[in-house]
Amino acid sequence: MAEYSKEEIKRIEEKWRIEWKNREVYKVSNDSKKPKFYVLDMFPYPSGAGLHVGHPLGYIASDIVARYKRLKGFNVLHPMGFDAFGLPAEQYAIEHGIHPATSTSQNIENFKKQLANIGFCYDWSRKVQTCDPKYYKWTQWIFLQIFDSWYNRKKEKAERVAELVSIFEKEGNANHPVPNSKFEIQNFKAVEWKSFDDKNKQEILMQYRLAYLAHTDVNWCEALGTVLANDEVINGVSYRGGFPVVKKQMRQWSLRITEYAERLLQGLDKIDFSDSMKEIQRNWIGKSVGARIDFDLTPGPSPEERGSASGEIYAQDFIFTTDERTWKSQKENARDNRKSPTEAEEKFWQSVRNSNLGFKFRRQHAIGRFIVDFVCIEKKLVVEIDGAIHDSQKKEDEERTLIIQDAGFKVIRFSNEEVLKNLEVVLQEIRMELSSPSPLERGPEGEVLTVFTTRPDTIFGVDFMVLAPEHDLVKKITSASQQTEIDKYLKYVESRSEVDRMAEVKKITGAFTGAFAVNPFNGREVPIWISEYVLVGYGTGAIMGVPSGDERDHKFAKHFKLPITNIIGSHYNGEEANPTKDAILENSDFLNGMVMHKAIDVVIQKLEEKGIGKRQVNYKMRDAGWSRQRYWGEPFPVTYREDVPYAMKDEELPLELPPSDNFKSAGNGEGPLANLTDWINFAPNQKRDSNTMPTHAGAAWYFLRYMDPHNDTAFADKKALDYWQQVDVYIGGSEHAVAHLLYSRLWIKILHDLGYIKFDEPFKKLINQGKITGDSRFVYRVRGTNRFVSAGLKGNHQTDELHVDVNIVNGLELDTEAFKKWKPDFANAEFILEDGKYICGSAIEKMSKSYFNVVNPDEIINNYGADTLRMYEMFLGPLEQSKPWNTNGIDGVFKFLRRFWNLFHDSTGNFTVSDVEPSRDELKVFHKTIKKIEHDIDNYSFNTSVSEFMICANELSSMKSNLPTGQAGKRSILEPLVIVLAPFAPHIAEELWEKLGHQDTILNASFPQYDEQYLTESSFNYPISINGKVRAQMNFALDMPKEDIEKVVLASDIVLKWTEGKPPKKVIVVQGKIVNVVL
RNA sequence: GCCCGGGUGGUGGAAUUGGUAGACACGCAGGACUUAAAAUCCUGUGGAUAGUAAUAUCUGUACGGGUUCAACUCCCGUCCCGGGUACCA
Repeated sequence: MAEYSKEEIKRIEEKWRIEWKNREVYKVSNDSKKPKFYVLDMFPYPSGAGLHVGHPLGYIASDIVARYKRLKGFNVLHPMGFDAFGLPAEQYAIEHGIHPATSTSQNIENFKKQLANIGFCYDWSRKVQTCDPKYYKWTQWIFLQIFDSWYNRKKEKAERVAELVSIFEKEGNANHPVPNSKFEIQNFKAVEWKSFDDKNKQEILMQYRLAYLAHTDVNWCEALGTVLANDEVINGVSYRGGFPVVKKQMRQWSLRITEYAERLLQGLDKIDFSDSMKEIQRNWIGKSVGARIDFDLTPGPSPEERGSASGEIYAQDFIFTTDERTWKSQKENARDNRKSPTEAEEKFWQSVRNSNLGFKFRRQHAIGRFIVDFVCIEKKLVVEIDGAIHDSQKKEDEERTLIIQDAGFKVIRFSNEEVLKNLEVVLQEIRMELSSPSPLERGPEGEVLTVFTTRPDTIFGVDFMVLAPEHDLVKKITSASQQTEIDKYLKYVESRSEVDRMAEVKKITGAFTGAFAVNPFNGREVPIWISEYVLVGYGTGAIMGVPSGDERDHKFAKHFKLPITNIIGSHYNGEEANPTKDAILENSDFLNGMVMHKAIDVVIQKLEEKGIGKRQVNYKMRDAGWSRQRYWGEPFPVTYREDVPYAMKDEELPLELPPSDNFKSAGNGEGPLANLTDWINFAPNQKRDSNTMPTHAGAAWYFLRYMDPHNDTAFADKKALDYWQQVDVYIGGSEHAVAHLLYSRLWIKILHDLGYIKFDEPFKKLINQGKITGDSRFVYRVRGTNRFVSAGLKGNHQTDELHVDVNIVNGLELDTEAFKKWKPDFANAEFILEDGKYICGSAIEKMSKSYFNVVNPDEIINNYGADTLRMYEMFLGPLEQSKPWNTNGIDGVFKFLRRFWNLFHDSTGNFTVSDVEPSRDELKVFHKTIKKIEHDIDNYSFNTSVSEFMICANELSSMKSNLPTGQAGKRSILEPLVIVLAPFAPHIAEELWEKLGHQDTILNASFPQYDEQYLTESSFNYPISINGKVRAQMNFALDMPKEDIEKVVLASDIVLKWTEGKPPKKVIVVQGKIVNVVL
């Protein structure tokens, strides 16, 4: 007797779990003629708490997709594994003395058991586990490939370091500048490269490597004893534990993800992620387009102190004039001179024109009030070729040279003779000069202050400059009289922790350096300040202050009573900055009358012409810190000799994590591995790294390993990689938006560039399942007593709110007896009831042990079975939406499954189906259901497919009950319907499938095809609306012409009633949709 | 503050993207079966007004406007909730 009862469900589900395992039905082959489909879940961190009902939500969805695709004829890869390295296991080890390896494998076993209960179709033979040496051998190996790569900006892809070395040997680094502008050796030639010793070479190469070791500002968390990545720090405290985090300089590994910023950004257009997910990544990458602008500095005292006269002269002599007339006349002079070059000048010009030396030269070009013979603006190099030299001329030239040099140019002179006789020597000298760093590349040092701005159009609204307090220039430019002021401020800044800063973000502080910068367009001198609100790490660490257009600049100007230049007329009200780009510019010299957003390009062009600035793209994203001072992670596969890290050989991998039971950090910023001195100093003059990689490392590529998990000669076989390719659907939480998803995209791009894989995005489509939140319950204890007052009456007492276990509350009503037994403290609790009941308070919170609102899926399975759990979780609402867990509707889903079951059984519970042909109505329900389910799965709308199943079962069972007693459901529709249901409720489907007489598992069946002919109707029940309001229904043939419908409708009683005999204004007939009569 | 989502009965949520708002389910109410309860089945169920009733009319998708024959859906403004981000120049 097979009723769909609790006992029967248990029997069925257990039976099939065993059968499926024994028959290895989930085993996936890499060798198949079928098209592939890869469905992936974000693999879990196996925590000690086990699964709660929130975890399986995404797994159920992906399981449905996987089973559906398999029935649709795909070879489906649907694996599961564990992100098993990481902090919690290590913290647990410190607190409880249990080795992370032990607790991790216990937790994994527990997870596997819980997952098996839900009936997922994972191929467990492909399980990966990031802490397994056989796995992390390849994590280390990939890390070494990254270490052995650099980013060729010209080709926009990663290449091998060996290639870089051969480039250096041929041409130095002129075409491939050092990514880090702070590094002491910026430019070198081939000969110089060859002359460097190995240590020196390694140091230079380190500046290029995509995985590199450097002293960087890191987020140091003392309480956790480790460095954290930017995304692990929230509001100045650690993501885990909420401990304070400070900036600290440490030598650690980083990944040069910034080189990939643009590709990571562009790649988002090729992949199907949700808008919000793409937005989060875009914000994180933080691209902004603008310009770098160089400002000259006045060296000494302020213009007032120098006297106005000298100030004017200064401006006239040293800076580029923007006076239109001067420019014009200068340019005309220059043009004339170009027409009549000397022989030497012409010969020289032929050698340098068209960027023959790698840089663009101009001839007879105006600089300030002088015209120079030749200039390379990019490199700020002036070349003068002199004729016969008279003494008077010589003196004049010297003066002229001085002035041009002060404008930031280097001047070299050659005689006519030198050019004519020894051109090669001359060119060689110029090549030397060109290869030395230009002022722009050198950064804000010496006489130039470089800022980054997205709004170069506001250049005439600049009223001051602000440097980050840590900016290199601060030391150099602070005037004697302002020194104490600046020192005081620097001290204040240093005293502020990250948390302080975060807490008072909008506080205005700052100090004046005593120095002034010169606006290159109008010669105006503006004071240079330092302030916390300018960050040293972004842009150039310096900004131009435009108070009329920028809120922070405005507050700063108001606070320090600096003048405010209005360049946007009535758009600025004197009280608040207006960041508009649509205003017409005023007080802006040659930009006057121009719309701001158009002026941006005009200014940039001018900046580039004058060689004092250029278009610049900036990214907020920083390189990713990759060292953790932890034990439970992948050791870095390098050995240090004389402090230089060298990659270990492939055959030496994996570098296994040494056994240890000491997980406390060794102090001094060193992780627990530093305690193992024998392991660290494993050979004379050779050392290992005491850090381990972050958990992101193992997670960055795990989906590749599933393709070929037991390979020990490669991270995965090329054939397997080419067959499975990208993940077709990836389902997981949105909390991994920045870290995991960005790092995996990076690793895949690098592996792609190096030729290991054909695709350069890991995940074709990403779905973020919503969080299932907990629905907490509270009791209210009267303060100082053991009496508990019901929620409605708590206003009468002083109470404390306590979380109570949701499992002893029915709806809102507390089971008071269970409560007394729950904790010894409450054994003799008394209750103040309302209407004889104790009503609890409630709140939606995250599901957490400490809130006692955790619902374990095992419990639901125990009561209703896995099929009900699966369908109910889907029925709860749209997959991507967050929702609180409650079991309010679970009976409805359970009833559906029983009704479905009953379609195959008679009233006494005997299995019986009939071979009679189904009726047209039955066929219609059947085909409609297939069509809808297919459509819904394709759109990941599982809640509506559950509804559709319910409708189907309701309709079929009412049709069945209308049959003469004893007649059974029709095999020809019920059998394929079982297949349609199988992805959602695999256990019941498999059982019915077997009862229908099949030997093979339903997994190998094929999904039925719906037939449109059973769905097309010959007629349609038209809603007849009058003035847009539906008043009646009328049935017409679908092919009935509009005119005929209109006639019948207008003649109908209902319409006549409303029209009162008057002719309607308009009649709209939409075939197959609606009729609307307008009066 | 800025940038994304979202706001539909007592509840979870449907609505083929401009064409009958509230599918499906929970809950609730009434009924059948039962000594009784549970379970099961049937009926009703957005709100208001009128009617014994079938029914009719009005109203209704956060709020205020607009476009349209027709708006939950499109446009403008306001309020609220959720997520991301925060001196990023």
